[in-house]
Amino acid sequence: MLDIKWIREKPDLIREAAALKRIPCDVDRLCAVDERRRAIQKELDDLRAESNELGPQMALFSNPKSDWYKRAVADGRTPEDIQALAAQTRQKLSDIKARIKTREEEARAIGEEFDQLMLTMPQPAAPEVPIGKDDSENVVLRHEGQVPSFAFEPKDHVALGTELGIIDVERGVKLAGARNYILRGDGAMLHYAVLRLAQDLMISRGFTPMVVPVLVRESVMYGTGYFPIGRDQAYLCERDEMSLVGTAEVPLTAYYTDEVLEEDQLPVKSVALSTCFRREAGAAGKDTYGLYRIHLFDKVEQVVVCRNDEEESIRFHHEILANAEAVLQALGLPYRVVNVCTGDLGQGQVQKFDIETWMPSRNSYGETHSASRFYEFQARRLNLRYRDKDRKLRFCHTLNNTVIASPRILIPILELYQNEDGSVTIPPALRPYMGGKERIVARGQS
RNA sequence: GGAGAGGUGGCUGAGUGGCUUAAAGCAACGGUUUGCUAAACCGUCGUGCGGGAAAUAACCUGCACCGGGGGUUCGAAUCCCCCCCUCUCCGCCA
Repeated sequence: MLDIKWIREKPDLIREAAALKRIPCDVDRLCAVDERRRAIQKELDDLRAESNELGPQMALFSNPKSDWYKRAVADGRTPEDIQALAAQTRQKLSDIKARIKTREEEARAIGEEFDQLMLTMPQPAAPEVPIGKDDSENVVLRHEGQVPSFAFEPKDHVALGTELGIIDVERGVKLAGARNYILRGDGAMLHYAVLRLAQDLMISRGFTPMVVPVLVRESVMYGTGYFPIGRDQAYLCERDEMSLVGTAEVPLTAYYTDEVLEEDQLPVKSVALSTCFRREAGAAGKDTYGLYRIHLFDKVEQVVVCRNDEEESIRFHHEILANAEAVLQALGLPYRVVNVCTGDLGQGQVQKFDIETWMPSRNSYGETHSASRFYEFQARRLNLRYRDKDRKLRFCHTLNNTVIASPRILIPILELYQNEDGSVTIPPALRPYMGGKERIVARGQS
């Protein structure tokens, strides 16, 4: 959500942002509606002011003990006079009431349209974001790690996992349809291992571990900016008017909704492991093979809520990016960091760095992490504020990044650590989480 | 799921139709006094949206807000209806 006052002053900025982000929104309509809304509000306020002035007089007219009544009688008015005056005022108030009623109906209609329009306004991207139409125009900032070459013909993760008996796509689909899977034995263990490694690293870096709801009210989805644009990506539990989250970012960021924090409580750094549910609507036919694009996965997510200060936000943005990189470095995976272009940014994102990890079966880098900063965008929607040093209320800034998402991260792990005999070497950093095991071999072998 | 109790400012807590512009206390902030701390005293003390004052801070002013939404009334924190949430007990249950 943006500040309407700001939009009013600089509608061109929003128009430009919408064009660059390729997000449809009608700034002109919003401005027109805003003007009308304020005019109606002014009329309503004036009518109510009049009503508030006349109303209390009624109490005096009907109370012979009031000072006003006594004075009126002393001035020679009869009770009949006063009664007539009361009737006249009552009539006047009734008229005002009727006018208020029609104005209120207008105000409600225009207010709803205003709210809907406001929810679609995009946050302008930072100047350092490259301009581009889609992910093909993202800019690679740097490469880390060495992309290996194999002395043998490498297998993809599905072939490897199936032969090792640790990935079972077929039965996953049998139970739950396309884009589902089952991890088994060391596959499940590997999945848990990466999640635990990620959590431990974040906790050691001062993030508070949280266990949070993954089924939330729709207002929370609106507040974090996933609704209304993107609502078709969510699984809804309509009977209960709840939505399954696609990331723990949602409950972590919304944690302090409608609250006022003290400045010295900031920054709030939290981390949560959660299951993530995504419908992948509109992705039909895309990445249909393997564990890359699936309906359900587990993810460790980091969230920072900080002061309303762009420099501070940028500093934390780099910090959460570095946290994710530390995990990939611990796992020994080659990756690159990408500056996501305007056309690939979400509605509320100011800037986004994706980390793409090398995946041999794709013969390219595939997105495994996504670090975003929002400035006030989410905090405004969530009404998440703090009191600054001058005792003034300000909206917080929010940021988030993946720490690790599995099983997608198992793709590079399995494929990069595979051996010629079809076994997979377990990255040293994960061995403590797998009972010290060093290799995954097919069942039946030792 | 059943029964009951309750939701008032940062907190505690009065207030059952019109001198309530929501009392009072605590906390907080500013000040005075004081070897220091504490205490005492004085003052300030909500949020949002408008309007005005040279200004989109802290001055003036209008409106709204007593869990949310409707309704009755000239007038609702107060009366009626629906919903949400919290607590207690019962039932079911990982």
